[in-house]
Amino acid sequence: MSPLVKIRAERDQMSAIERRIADFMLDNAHLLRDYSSQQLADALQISQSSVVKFSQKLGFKGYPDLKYSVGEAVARASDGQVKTTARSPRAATRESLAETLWQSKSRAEEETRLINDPETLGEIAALLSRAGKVYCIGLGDDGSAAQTFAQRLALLGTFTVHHDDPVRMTASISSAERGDVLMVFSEQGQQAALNQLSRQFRERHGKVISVTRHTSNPLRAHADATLLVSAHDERSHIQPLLYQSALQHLLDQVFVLMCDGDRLEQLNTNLEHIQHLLDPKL
Amino acid sequence: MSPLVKIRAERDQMSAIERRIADFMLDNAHLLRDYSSQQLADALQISQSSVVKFSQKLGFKGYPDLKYSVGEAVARASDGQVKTTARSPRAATRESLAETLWQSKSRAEEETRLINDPETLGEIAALLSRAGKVYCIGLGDDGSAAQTFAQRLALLGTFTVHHDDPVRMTASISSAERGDVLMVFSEQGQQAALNQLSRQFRERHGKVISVTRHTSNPLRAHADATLLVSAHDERSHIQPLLYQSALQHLLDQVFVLMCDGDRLEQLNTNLEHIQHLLDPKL
DNA sequence: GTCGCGGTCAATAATTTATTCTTGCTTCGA
DNA sequence: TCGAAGCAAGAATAAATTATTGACCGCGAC
Repeated sequence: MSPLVKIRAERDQMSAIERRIADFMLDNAHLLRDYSSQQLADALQISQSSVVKFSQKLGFKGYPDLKYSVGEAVARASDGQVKTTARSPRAATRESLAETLWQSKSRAEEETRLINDPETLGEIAALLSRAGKVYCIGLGDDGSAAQTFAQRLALLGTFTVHHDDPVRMTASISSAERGDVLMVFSEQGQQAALNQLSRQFRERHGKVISVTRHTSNPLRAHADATLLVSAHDERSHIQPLLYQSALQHLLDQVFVLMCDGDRLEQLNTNLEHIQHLLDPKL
Repeated sequence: MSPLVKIRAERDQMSAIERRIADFMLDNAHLLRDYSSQQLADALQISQSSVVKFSQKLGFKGYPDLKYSVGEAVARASDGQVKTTARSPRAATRESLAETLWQSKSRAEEETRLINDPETLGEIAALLSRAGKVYCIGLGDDGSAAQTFAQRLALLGTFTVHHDDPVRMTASISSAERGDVLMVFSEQGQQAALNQLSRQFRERHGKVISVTRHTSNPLRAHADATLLVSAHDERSHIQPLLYQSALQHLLDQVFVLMCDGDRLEQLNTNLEHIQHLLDPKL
């Protein structure tokens, strides 16, 4: 039970001095942190032993124990306040750049999470898991995400090819066969070259996974499975950051879904090998 | 600020004994109430003074002060838990993956934010802003982050060179001069090749910015400015995701700090040009 | 090597807390 | 009215906890 409630409850049947202590604690609960039993006694012009006895009477092991409890209670009580204050409009002014940026990102990530059915994510993870070869392509910023994801897949033991360049990818794709998967990263999904690539890939009986914005676009329309990203900000320099974060979070989810028994083991083996490569002793 | 977050953030650059204390507190935060500094020391088979020094190093007045803070944090945290758990007990199971992953990332990002002084970020942004040429290098996963960041800088009108390869970078660096900046991305900061590169760069009177984990490492030690990342998870397949997110968030902060008047205009011009390139009509 | 530095610990000083003991006051009943 | 019992409070003191000091060790730089 909260010590403050307890103090209030017992206040009535306390002696005069005890009541002084009780009142002080109720009034200054948030300041108690900086009071030792002696300082508190001095402040109230009473003896230190009275403070200790007061604590013990209330059922605490001693003064520090009571103090600790009050600290908890104050924290719990002010917790709600902090949250509501943070939401209030004027708080935005004080909040740092990092904080608002972070919130924008979080919003984008949450939106993205909402528009991708968890089951679809599971299916895509399964599709990738049993794929023969996986091809990843993306241009510009999409390319970085594609590359990183390709690398992750490779660590899991999936044979993966990554390209930034549709021309080179065309060549790679010529060896595609049934059971292979092409992941196409394209924010707008409007890239003619990528769409053509997808068509070719499907002709070779491969499955195409599109990763685009949550708009209707040709790439998405013709894909066998789709991952969708939502990220908005009126400031042109912020929006790409949000897109990247949301995309990354989405891909991370798929990646984690793929990390089961065997593949996880493979991953760890690979990480060990990499560790060796990077070892400063070399 | 929550002492637990702080402990987590600093954990990297702690000594072995300090880390034992940190881990114990993180694992048993809710039991700390019943531990005096001596008991805690006994439990960990270390000296009591180490516990006190640990508390003071973290910025608390002493052990009781730290303990009090942890009490508050635990109270706040368990209060929140009660609320969320009460709201949707079964939803936690369904969405757990995405949700917990997201929480882990958030924690890493917060830790990272804590260990980078905002002023330092501002200085780094200024340094990059007035740099003549900026060179970015990183290997493996660090490479992707380096590449993305380089691309962002280029959009802001800063002349930027990016490489994945120390050999190629060596060649590029030969044209470096006073006022140029080298950003070295290296999670562990132990890459001999990158350290050598930094040395060469400094010899040519350029400034070196390191981007590493919050450990003490040779790269960081010799840099003119440092960006630090904190990200931890015992699961080997999760940790890289956290590292990437935290790193990304940190870089995004620097990027946003750089987006002022002229540069922002340049960015928008560039984005328009890119839009043209990507236009489906072409 | 050895110099300095950072980290740890044992010893100890300082502070804080808990207990004891005394005093003074009140109450109650002879 | 006078103890005797009961209780609250404070002073003194004991106990505990915490903070500091100084010595020692291991390690990296020079």
